[in-house]
Amino acid sequence: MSPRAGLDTHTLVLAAAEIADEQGIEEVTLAALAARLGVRSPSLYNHINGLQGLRSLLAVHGLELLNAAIAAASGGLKGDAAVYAMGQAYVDFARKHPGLYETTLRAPEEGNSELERASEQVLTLIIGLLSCYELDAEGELHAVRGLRSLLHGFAALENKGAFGMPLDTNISLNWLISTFIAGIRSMSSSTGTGQ
Amino acid sequence: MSPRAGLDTHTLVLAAAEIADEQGIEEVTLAALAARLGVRSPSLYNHINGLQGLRSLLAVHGLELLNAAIAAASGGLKGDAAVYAMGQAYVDFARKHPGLYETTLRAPEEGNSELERASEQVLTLIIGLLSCYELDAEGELHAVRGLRSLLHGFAALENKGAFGMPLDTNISLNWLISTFIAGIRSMSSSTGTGQ
DNA sequence: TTGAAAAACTAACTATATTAGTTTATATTA
DNA sequence: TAATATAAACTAATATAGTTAGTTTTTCAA
Repeated sequence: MSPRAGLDTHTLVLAAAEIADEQGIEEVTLAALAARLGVRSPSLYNHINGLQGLRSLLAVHGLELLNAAIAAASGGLKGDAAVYAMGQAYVDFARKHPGLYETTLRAPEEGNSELERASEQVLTLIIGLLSCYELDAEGELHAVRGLRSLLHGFAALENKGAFGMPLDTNISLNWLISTFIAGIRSMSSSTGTGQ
Repeated sequence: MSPRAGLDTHTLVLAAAEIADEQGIEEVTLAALAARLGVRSPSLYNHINGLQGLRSLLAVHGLELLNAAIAAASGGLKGDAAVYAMGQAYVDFARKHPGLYETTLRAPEEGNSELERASEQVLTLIIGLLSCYELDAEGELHAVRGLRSLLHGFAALENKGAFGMPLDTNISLNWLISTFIAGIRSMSSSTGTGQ
């Protein structure tokens, strides 16, 4: 009946991520997680710090997977091609992991160093991709905020089903990224070296 | 003790919106709402269809306020100026009503005609603002999706505190909108008539 | 004035998170 | 190997939320 289920924190996080992606973030409860793992819910407290703790771990896990996905997609590429690949990978990640992606932006970041580190990892990667457009420091900050906004907004709206069906959303995403890049080029006096 | 509290659906929605904005969307519970209104929670069922029903009503109410805000801000303006004003008003609304704004994208839209109508209202307004750029039908759809993505992403990230402090976010928002407009101009072969 | 409808209530049930305290399996150490 | 300590599971119990059923009470209309 209870000969040690052999759980650990990582197993819990993986199982919770599955629930989040399969059934939605609302269904990630300790009761559901315990049931899936064949254990009583108080037992989970041996590995996580309650539901809030689990959510924090989910956010970090999601950010790490997201970072890995966009790093793999854009690695080796430069200029516009790298930005397109990153953007596509970002949105694809949100499509494949709708629940996990959502957790990424749900947790408050008060003094959670793991979460901050994982967040910064993604941020740093995006900054790197924008360096080829030779923006000044301020322009670079605007551009990072802008690119993140655009990708997150697109991913979130698509996941909520806020876009109708008719037209392929991949085309819309590429259109949006091109428009953004074209905007950067036409706004900055710099000639840019992208591509 | 209980001589008719004189509640109605609208009162409930307003009170729930206040909780959402003051304490966050997680704190919008029937228990908290009932306590604020000086009533027992089962009494709320005389006016709303449970928590899910309340959330739907909140979403509609949020969309209507949002629509009113962006309509007021962009009314009478044309071209780029109208787009800037609408974008600013959109993000300002999310700043003033963080909880209520969040509810607008939380409810599932399955056959809720009120919600669909309110959503469409916002959509129609945005489409109208983009007409001056003389895009073809497909381009217009991409542009609407793009502008919504960018505004929602910006509002959501800012509300989550995902942007650091250093640089004023209003400047970033204007930068993003200009970049988007410049991108549309430079991408389309059309000359555009915006401003 | 009487009766119907609506709005509040109490009571009860389910589900969840969480804490406290207990048992038991595993690992460490004498 | 045997004893013991640690960690992982458990049961039991509490608090809070949502919800339903059924009851009382107010209000409005006939």
